[in-house]
Amino acid sequence: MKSQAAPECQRCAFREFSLFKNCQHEELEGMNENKCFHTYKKGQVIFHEGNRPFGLFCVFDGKVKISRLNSDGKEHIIRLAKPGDTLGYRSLIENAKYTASAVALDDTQACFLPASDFNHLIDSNVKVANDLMKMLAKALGDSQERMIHLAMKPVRERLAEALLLLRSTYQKKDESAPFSISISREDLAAIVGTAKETVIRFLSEFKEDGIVTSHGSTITIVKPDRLLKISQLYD
Amino acid sequence: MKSQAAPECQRCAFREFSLFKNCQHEELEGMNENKCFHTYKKGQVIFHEGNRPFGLFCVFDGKVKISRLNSDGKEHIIRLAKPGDTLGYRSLIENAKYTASAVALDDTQACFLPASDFNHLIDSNVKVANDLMKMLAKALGDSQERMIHLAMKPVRERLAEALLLLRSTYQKKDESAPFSISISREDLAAIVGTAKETVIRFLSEFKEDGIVTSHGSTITIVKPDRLLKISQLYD
DNA sequence: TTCAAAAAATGATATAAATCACTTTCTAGA
DNA sequence: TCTAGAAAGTGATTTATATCATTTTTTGAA
Repeated sequence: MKSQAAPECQRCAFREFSLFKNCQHEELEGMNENKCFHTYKKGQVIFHEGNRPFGLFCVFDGKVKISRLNSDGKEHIIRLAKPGDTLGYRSLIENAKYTASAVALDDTQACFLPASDFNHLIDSNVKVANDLMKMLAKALGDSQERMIHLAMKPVRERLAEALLLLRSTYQKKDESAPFSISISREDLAAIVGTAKETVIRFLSEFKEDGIVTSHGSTITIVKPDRLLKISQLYD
Repeated sequence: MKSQAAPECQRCAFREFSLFKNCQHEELEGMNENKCFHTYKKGQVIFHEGNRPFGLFCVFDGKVKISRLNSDGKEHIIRLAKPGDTLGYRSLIENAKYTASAVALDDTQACFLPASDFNHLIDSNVKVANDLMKMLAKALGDSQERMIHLAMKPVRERLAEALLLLRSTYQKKDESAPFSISISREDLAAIVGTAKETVIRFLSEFKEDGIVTSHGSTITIVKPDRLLKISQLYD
């Protein structure tokens, strides 16, 4: 983790899609005062399960996984974060320790806003508080959706879904080229909730069917519509 | 569904444990004006997946399951509700259709507060809005916890956990007698995320070990501490 | 109290996916 | 560009759990 001059919130390209979209200009200026900016190398831990949160992270660049480990060392990825996404807000609201860890999937940069500023912001700006409420509601819906799929869908369908999730999360806007992402089979398995060998096997099947291609750990989605059909087989 | 005179919120025994614990006396009086009171027979649908929410339900008596069905008719229970619990708040906040159905597990009574009153309440009372935020955060944490367990724990452990969940949800306070509940093996399977035959088999194992007893569909938890150990085998 | 339908229980079998053991292919640093 | 370690890929085997078929028990209404 490295610290350096932070980009200004007012000029941040992701602000209008973030929790801070309804902040006043003065509020943003205040935040700039106290926030700090960190960079993380691929694989570095941003925060760790069991630790106390001291503030809110906001991803500026890169990809982040939020995941939990069990005692066997098996990992499950709860969600993925992209630039503009906030990390750790649930623990801050509950005023409780992190129940999951955040790890950079790529070289990542993130701003850090102290808890006191975060709390002050949501106490003083009703719009932001409302947006946060909506964010929580959305996250809850997403989580329940994933729970249901984990309980009811076979691995092949969940893998198709995971690939589409990666695409919808990380595909750059107005990018017409097929979506590519570099992700280890192990991380993919931890999203799907299965073993990496199983991911590899179904991925090979998708490759045979011309739905995806891969070179090393880079996967390219050639036919997303086919993945959508596969993911919805039993909906 | 049957309507009759509603109990007054001011005097409701569950209010202090509910979303309305921080309501002003006048607010409660206003709510009494517009709310209505419904009774549901065991098995009756309170609201249905796909429908639009018109207000908030607050359970007054009975047990409710919130669940989703897939196209095969397989059911998964997302959560359980008890007296004092609110139903449908997530859909109201997101202003979206119900993504799950609520069904009475016992004869149930519930109050219904129109959406406009609910929205007005959270817009006008910051404390209630904050409590709602905390409720969402807690629900999100619970949901993620269940997701993780579904992905990582075998059925036997999840069954032990489900039995403890039933106990912690529905055991009356200051009740020292062993906890008993009447629940179909099918519903239990839908909580655990498995087949009913599998539930029956592990339940028989628990019975052989003297951890639970059962008569028909009534299950009694004799040794909750043993269930706790079983549920935590791989934590 | 009886009886039929529903639910629980049990056994046999099938199947999806995990695990283990190994080979091949990448990839990043010297 | 070479090379060692990591990751991808493959095959064989095991295991947990689902499914199917059937019997037994419970339940609630006549």
